[in-house]
Amino acid sequence: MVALGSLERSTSSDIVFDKLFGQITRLELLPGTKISETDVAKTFGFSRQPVREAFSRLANLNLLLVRPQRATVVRPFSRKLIAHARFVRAAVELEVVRSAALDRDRSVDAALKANLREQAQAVSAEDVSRFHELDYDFHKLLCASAKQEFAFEIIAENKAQVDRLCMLALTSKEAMVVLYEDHQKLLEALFGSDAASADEVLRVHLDRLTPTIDAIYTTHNAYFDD
Amino acid sequence: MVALGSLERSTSSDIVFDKLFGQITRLELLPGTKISETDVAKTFGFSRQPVREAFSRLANLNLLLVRPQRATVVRPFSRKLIAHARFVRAAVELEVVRSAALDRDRSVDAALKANLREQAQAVSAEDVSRFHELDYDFHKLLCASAKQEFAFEIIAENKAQVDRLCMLALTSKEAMVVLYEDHQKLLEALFGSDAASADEVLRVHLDRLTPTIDAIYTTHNAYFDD
DNA sequence: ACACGATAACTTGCATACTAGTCAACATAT
DNA sequence: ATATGTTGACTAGTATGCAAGTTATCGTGT
Repeated sequence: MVALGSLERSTSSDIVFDKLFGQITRLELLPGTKISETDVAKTFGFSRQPVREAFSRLANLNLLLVRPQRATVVRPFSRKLIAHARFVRAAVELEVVRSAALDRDRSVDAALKANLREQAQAVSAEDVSRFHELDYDFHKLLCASAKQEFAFEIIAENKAQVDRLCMLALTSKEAMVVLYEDHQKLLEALFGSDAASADEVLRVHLDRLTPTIDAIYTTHNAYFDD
Repeated sequence: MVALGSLERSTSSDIVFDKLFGQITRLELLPGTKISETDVAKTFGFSRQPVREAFSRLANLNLLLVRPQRATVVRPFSRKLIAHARFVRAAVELEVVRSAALDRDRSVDAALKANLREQAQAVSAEDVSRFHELDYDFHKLLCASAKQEFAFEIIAENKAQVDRLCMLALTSKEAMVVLYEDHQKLLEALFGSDAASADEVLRVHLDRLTPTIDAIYTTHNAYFDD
């Protein structure tokens, strides 16, 4: 699960972007942390210009907040922005699964099934990080199945906003089981060409984050804007 | 219908962005047109840096294509990119209208009705540009009705890609009538809290562009990449 | 006349320097 | 001691110059 795009040609700006993107989404850089173009440029050994461009891109993803003549900070969580990101992510992925249910690329079926089996193993082994990896791939495979691979870029962009928040939540085995079962039901609906059912299952699946987010809002209120 | 965002604080970069965005989407700059940072900087009287930033933002919207060490061109149309943009736009707006059908902000009802009435007048008067304005506002009001104003930003981003292409198509009175009737049906579904019907009407509505786009692909093939 | 090679004129990416604006600390006055 | 004004250390936005690479033009040789 590497940064968005994983560009082929690597400019200085790309290097800075990838590094910071990772640090922010993995929460190694906490929300509210001040971060200056000059400092980052020094640590990378680049000039300010490529760093600036990377900042600009990260700001577009709502991961940085550039305040002219003041400072740039790792963007604090915002319930509003999180809601927006979840809305878009859900909208796109719902259309993906509906589309896949109606006309999917069957050559992806095997990969989906294999992924699901591995999920079961990860759940048994209580291997949370492996489960997260598989979850990431699973949703990516859904896009492939719908023949809309590009859609995962949109999903990933919006996931990033939520993922870094969920780094603060522990994933219990029970939670993993629930998510796994959702995935299972989703595949059943997909393979059964049942768009309505796939829609409903995915809605429930994506809504499961709500209580987690609410909980983090109270336990880590200092990281929030609103 | 001003450029995306209509930022409050106007930097040099913003000025360049807004200007170029308008020229590209209005097709005053044709797909494939070469455009260099230096030239643009000269005409605006700015340095290359703010222009460069504007280019970067336009490239993110797939309106420019920056080819390092070669040149930057107004991005040619691409059926693939157009399909992607339409997919995302449809996904988001479908979720918007479903959401509005289930729980809308009734204080927007009046504006929607008023807009629809004005559309009828524009159709009668065969005032195409006025109709396009109203159409833009109508879809924006839909987002407001769903209490998801932000969603229109996503829609507008993806519309831009398609809109500039549709500048090449004439809108006949008959076509306007059809679009108007779609809008009418959509509002009926919305006010009747009929999400399924709203979904279906919007799907048909957004699909009406397909033959237009196909036609332009043949008549203006030189502007296309693929 | 035509093919081919060198060169000059472009392009964007990066580095450095300067400007305008904000904020915090400190000194001064009450 | 507290309030206030000034100064200095920061910030991002902008300007300019250089480096690396591509393209097109022009000249040369056949």
